[in-house]
Amino acid sequence: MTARASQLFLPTLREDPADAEATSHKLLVRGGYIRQLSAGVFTFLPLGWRVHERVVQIVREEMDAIGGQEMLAPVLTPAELWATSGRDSSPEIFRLQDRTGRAFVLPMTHEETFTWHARELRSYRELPQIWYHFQTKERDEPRPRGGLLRVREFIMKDSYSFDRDEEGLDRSFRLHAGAYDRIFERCGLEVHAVQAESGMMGGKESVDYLAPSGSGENTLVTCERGDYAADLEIALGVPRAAEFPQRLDAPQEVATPGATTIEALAESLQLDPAATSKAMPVVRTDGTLVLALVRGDDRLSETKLLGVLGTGFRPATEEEILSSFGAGGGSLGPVGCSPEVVADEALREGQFVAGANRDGWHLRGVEAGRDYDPRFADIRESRAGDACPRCGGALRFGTAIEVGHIFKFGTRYSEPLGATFLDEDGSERPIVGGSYGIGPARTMAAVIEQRYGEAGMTWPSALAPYAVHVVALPGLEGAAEELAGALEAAGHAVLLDDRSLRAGEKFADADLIGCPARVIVGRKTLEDGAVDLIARLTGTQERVQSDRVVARVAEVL
RNA sequence: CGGGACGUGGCGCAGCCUGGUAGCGCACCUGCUUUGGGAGCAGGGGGCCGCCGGUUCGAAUCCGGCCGUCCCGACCA
Repeated sequence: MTARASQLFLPTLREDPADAEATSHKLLVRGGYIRQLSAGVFTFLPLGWRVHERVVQIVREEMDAIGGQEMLAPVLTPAELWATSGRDSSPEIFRLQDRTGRAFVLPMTHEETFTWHARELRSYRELPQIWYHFQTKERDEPRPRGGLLRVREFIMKDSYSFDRDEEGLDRSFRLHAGAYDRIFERCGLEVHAVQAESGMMGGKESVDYLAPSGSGENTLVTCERGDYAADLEIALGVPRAAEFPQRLDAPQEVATPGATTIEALAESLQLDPAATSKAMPVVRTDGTLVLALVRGDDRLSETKLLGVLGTGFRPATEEEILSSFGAGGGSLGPVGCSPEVVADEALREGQFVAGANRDGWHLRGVEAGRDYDPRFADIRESRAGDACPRCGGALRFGTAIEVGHIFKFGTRYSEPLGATFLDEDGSERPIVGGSYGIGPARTMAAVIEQRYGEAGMTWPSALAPYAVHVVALPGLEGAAEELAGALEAAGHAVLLDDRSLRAGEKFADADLIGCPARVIVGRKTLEDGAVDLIARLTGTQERVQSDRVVARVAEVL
């Protein structure tokens, strides 16, 4: 098909919108792909919707290829369904009532709904099933940001697998993992599949698909040699070795007046900060105090500590610290303290300087096992300078955006909702499920984040709104139209810029919009029976005889 | 929810400090010229200055409240 720019709603902007920060946000707005209606709520304009639907179609094809069955579940969802699963307390869900006061939610995922339908699966003979849909999701984000990167309303492909047992679930899970690899590959997007938290609602295995990008919410940790990738929240870096001073047979008090920070402490004792320890007192939801201990140069990972403690926690208050330790926040240590001590693995070997639980004093030569008896766990946040846990290579850190997430929820939803089936032996069992999400809009934003040029986007052919952008220079609309027709006949989606604008404006718009092939029909070359062809992906420009354009375009796409 | 900033024609901004009824660039409309990288000249249209209240003879400007938007943080199936 051919779209005429003169009739298309394609409002391009010369300048960056004032409220955009992320590159993808700026370019999508400037290029006339999207417009914001409210914080985190966007309209897809004709170009943006075309790209979105191209991502959708790729996802659809790959889902169908693993046996997925497309359907459509509603947005409006009775709140009691969510009450049954216990998720109705989530602060993120939008709630509303109908005129009679009946409560509904606008959900951000559809585990409940699909599992509810899965109750119609009665026999093991009907399993496994993979169901999916593309549906609008609502999420009362406390803070939308970055254009399409984090929004309050978005379309998501979510699929749900239903199996008779863990083995089957594992098969469905791996089918999805394969499909996701192919989807992102086809979209030209670099992603890393990393182990993830499955969250409070989750089950066991959980994999995030993180796409490196200039803006994002996640920090992706990768090994320079490519054998390790993880989300920072759970990344296992190997910290550098500390330089320890002379070994001591017993802890020794040392006056450290005013040294309440690691920097000040290391400075005043002329020590490697890595040879000190840092104590963070926290209070669990049940009220018990725990002392989390990490190496002086490390940061405590709250996510990891949460996993270790198994309950929520908050930092202890000044008063709680004083009454339990008899000293202020900067002088705490594990020796002789009453709360349980959870120490990071990095503190297992060696002698560290620790707070003496006495303001203005520290202890030298504190040794785990000898001077205090901690519970060891990995609770440090990985950081620059760490080595890869697999091969020892250097770790790299970069921002990334989560474009997909797959996880096994097991019987988390089938049990409360009563989705059971009769197995071969006649026993009634809960269906074993998995949940698999992918955000097409995030995917398109991530693609832009990964590949843009000075003047605009550079779409891969698989996602471009149009394959060929035919620029008609003034007076040559007829010739351009003819060429557009030929390209269309060859099966290409064509954008014909037939507007009566100056060449420079058309070129600038074409740069912005970023179609993979551009053909310029102008007097200069047409006299020689030729046009100029620019292949956006390679940036090359060539002069092509008119009768060979169609063939040549096919080659550069 | 904490911290910071902003809100003035469609877009990007100035004016606010030091009150006197609004301006610039781009875009838009008409005409002429121009036409391979965001043209020139001439003429023209368009703004409850986010909203409400207060101070004042007089408020875009000062004060208070609210709303909206963005950034950092908290939060995040």
